[in-house]
Amino acid sequence: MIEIYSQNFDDVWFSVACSQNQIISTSFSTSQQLTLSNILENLPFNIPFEVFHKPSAFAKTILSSLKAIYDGKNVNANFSLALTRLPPYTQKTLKATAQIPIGYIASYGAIAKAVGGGPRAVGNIMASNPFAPIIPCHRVVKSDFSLGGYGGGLKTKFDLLVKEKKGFLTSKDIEVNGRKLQVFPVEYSLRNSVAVFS
DNA sequence: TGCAAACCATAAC
DNA sequence: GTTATGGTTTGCA
Repeated sequence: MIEIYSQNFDDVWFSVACSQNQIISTSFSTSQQLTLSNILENLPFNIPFEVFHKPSAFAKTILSSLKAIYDGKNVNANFSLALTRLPPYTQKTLKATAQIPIGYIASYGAIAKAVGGGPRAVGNIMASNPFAPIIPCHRVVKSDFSLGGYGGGLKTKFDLLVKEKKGFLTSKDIEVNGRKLQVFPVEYSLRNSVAVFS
């Protein structure tokens, strides 16, 4: 049985689908209906589910972590995510994305080079990330540092990155999948978007 | 800048 | 099997 919970913090809705202390999917949006339909799209079709109005203890910790991440806080969310039902390449790409530290961004192409495959394939996987914002697909941008796209709208992506600003000055390499992945300070990306979104 | 062509894993037929 | 679809990238005018 998959359990679905939904909670509002400061006018933003956060939802989670979980089963036996494993997270199947998470989502957030200003509309509760939207988060729920996002979640439902990611459910395995052959398992029954139920939507609950009172969060379980487990759900409470997840939902408040989602809110903390949304607020730009550095949460070490070591929840167990149900990745195995996803295609192997998708798993690999999501895991790589999860390693981008807060305050930094990486490009679709750079991730593609680290995990193998091409930039557009990576973009497609970001677009269908079942674990937003736990897996920080908002930290993935175009190679010219412009924002790229975002399921919840570009303004949301911009706001998230603003909240994650750490004042880092230079790029650095992190190790992903045994290969190097270059990440850049979020500021690189915000510079050119500020005029549009603020 | 702007456009065309290459790119590549998935999902949908 | 095959085709269509992008949250892309690169090169070239």
